[in-house]
Amino acid sequence: MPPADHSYLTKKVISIGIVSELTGLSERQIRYYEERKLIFPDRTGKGTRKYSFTDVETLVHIANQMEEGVQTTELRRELKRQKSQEEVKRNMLRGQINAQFHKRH
Amino acid sequence: MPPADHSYLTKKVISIGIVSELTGLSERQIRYYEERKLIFPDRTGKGTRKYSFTDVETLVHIANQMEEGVQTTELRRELKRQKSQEEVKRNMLRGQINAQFHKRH
DNA sequence: CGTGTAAGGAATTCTGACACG
DNA sequence: CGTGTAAGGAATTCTGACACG
Repeated sequence: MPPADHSYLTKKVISIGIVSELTGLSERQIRYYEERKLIFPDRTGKGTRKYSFTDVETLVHIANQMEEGVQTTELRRELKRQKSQEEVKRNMLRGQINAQFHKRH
Repeated sequence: MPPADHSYLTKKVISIGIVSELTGLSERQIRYYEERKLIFPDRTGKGTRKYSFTDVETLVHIANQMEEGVQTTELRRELKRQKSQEEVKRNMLRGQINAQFHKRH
């Protein structure tokens, strides 16, 4: 089920130049973090990258970690851990909903 | 006192092409509504227009009104009425704050 | 009045590569 | 590994104007 995305936070509408201003990162850096799979912009029909405010926040976090000397590979692992954790939560929630359902039917 | 603007809703970061997609309006129309003082984008250093999500919502509202046959001059008046109303509210609030202050000092 | 369009120029973004370390 | 930069091209945006109605 893809996200419905009515949120101003996750809607991808910001071009890379603005993101650069917002984060203080160079466009080169922003593109590199995408290459390292830390950030996932959308693309317009002709290939221009578009970012959300959430992406901007993620980039600020990445920038802080990089200053701490953390490598992109480490950040990538961190991200994967987070994702699998979210999956665990979703599955637990689904289990509870199913239980409720069967109790009544 | 200028707005502090920590809001994702009012931060002007969206370029006109994206706004056009989001609203279904042509860039020509969007620029024209600015000329008629219905919308107030920021500009980047080199003059590119930047809009907020709130601007996008305003444009959708304008588009609906235009379909109803309302003229831009009428929408402009409506906007001015709203602004003066907000001013009234601000002044009332200030009055109450002042009253509270003098009661105690 | 509201909007389309062609015009010419300026600014933006993209990719792949070379460089340094 | 992470980032700067020059290169060439494509897409974006800007303004002022002419057109239609």
